[in-house]
Amino acid sequence: MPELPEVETVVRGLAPSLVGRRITAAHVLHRPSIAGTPAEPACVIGLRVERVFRRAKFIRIELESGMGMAIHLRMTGWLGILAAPRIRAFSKPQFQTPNPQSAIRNPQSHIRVWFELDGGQDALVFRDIRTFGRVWCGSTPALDKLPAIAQLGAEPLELPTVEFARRLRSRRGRLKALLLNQKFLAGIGNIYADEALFAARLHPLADASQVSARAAAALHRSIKRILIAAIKAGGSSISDFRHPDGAPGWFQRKLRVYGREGRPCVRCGAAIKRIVMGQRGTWFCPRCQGRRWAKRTVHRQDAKRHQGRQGKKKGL
DNA sequence: CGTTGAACCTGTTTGC
DNA sequence: TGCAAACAGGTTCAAC
Repeated sequence: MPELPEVETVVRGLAPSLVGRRITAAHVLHRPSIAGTPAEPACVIGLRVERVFRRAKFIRIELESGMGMAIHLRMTGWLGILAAPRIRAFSKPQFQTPNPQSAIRNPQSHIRVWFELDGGQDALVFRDIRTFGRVWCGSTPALDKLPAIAQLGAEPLELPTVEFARRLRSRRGRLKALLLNQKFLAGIGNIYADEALFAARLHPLADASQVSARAAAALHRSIKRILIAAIKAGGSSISDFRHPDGAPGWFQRKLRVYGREGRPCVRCGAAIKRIVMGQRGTWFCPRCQGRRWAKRTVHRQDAKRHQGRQGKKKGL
């Protein structure tokens, strides 16, 4: 669910009410949600929160004594502060059974991990319907060494445009696949990849090595402009993304291609097309996002099929 | 390196 | 109406 702007929104919403608070207890209601954690969540008990920040799509919480947490929301994760009595009530087994009617409206359901805060009146709560999300606890160096964090690429809002263009053009493969690759660039997901490519008028299947330096620079500027605008709007709430206080984001109203299959392109009026790329829905305008690149892709696929046939013959 | 498909899950929407 | 398939903001792994 959340990409860079949504995670940034969560961090900004959470930081003011979390920094300075002390964690007094840790509760794991669903063990898979802490799979791969360097240390048991109990290791953060008694420690005060010093800093909350974002790295790519990870929420990082730094505590005293060099300890901390990393949280990834994946598709349906939610992180926020809730009143403790309600959490205790809803943490009972009967409330953990998914309830189709209230799953999204009822923020108390699907609680996987939660941390009591000093004063006993409220708690930091990790809720996650699909259970893809994760909470890691441990020392800051141990968290930094988690492969998914250690291997992250540059932050799109910090990387110089010239450097982005250089890196992009040194790669082979489809533009959209590269934008989604967290080792190449960290924080972009399915929505903003499509939106940035649309803004830069580049085809999602275009080969990165074939893009001009000028077009690559334009793509980076589109990425930055869209991410900044989305952060300002509090992220996109397509179905279940919510701020820590429960409020929705508003950027979904500004999306220009994502999810608009069959509807007219806001630039040229052609019908927006949907294809599936790497198991992800991909939307683009077949007219103004480079017909050239579509042709090139067709040629490449033909060549591949041809090679495959030849390979088979050789094999026999 | 790069691509593909399956897997990890629960819930909602779509289509026959 | 009912039920099955498709789809959903993400990542990881194996295989080619």
